[in-house]
Amino acid sequence: MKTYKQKTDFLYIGVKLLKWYQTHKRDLPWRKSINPYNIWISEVVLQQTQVKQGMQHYLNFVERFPDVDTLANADEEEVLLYWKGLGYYSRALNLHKAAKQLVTDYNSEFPETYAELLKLKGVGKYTAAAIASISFHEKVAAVDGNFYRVLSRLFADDFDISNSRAFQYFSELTELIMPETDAGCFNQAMMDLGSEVCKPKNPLCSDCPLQDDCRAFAIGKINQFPVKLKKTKVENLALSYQFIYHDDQFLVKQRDTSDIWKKLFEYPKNLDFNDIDFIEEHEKVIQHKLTHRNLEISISKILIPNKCDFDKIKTENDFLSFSFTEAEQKSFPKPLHDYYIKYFS
DNA sequence: AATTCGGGGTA
DNA sequence: TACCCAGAATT
Repeated sequence: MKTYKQKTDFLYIGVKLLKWYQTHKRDLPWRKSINPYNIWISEVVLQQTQVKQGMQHYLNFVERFPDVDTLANADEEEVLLYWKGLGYYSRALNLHKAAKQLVTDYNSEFPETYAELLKLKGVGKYTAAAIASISFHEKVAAVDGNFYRVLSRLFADDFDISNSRAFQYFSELTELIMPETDAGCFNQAMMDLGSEVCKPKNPLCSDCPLQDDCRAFAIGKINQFPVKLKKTKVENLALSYQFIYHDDQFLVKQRDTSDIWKKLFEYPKNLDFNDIDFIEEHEKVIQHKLTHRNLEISISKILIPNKCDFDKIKTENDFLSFSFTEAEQKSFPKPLHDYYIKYFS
């Protein structure tokens, strides 16, 4: 680590940040209480996800699953349904597993310490710290991407944030400014500052409560921090699907837990028809960009005129079949993830 | 210690 | 386009 002065020399910065937070904190639904369940769900929704994107999913999720027991007792497929379109689907699977853990091992009550919260599936160092500090007032820093950015600018520190030791490094830097009390507010203040003021591009330094303390601002090199050396790599992937339908039904298949879209549903691939009568109507090609992949998805649209043949396909291949609504049928094809899970009354 | 998990927003 | 986001599990 670079050489810094004594810890006490920087503590006033954290105090100043807390003061700023009192009047500038965002009005967010999960800040209306410190109920650990709601804090937990919000923190998981917001992993690698911006507030604007995760907001509606959070609201829908806690409305349908308002507490640990409701979530634990729900079907996995329905939990996934409420996560549809949000990405990083292991988050939903782990939420469900952790809810079951809480019911079985903790009598449906949240453990109240950082160390114990870490044992829950899908709860890592950041999320455990967020819950412990916000809901249980434990003094532990919830170090995330906002901390990396704010601290690297504040101290004009060029430590590579893509380095696997970055978490440890910026955790130690946090100690320099973190007040003894109000850890939950401090953590959320760092998030709000990073999100609303100390933004990745074009930070609003004129609105920043820490402008006078910011080393990067002082030397006019705000845009050089944080330093990130590793670049994102993208690969191309081709998927070939068959949209096989009859009347108001079509075939989908559940993916496994490997690779992308864990346990979500997709059209069948490479299905062998043998003696079954069918009509191939047309083929549609969709370009779909993911963070780490560029997908080219080709979909053959196939009508099975004979209901018996359709049932035969289902049976022989053990596919799940869902009905779809007329509106969804008319809008075909849409982006693929819209078709994964179907529920109809 | 490095890679792999999504999808929306931003410049 | 490339990069970012209230990261965690897996390899």
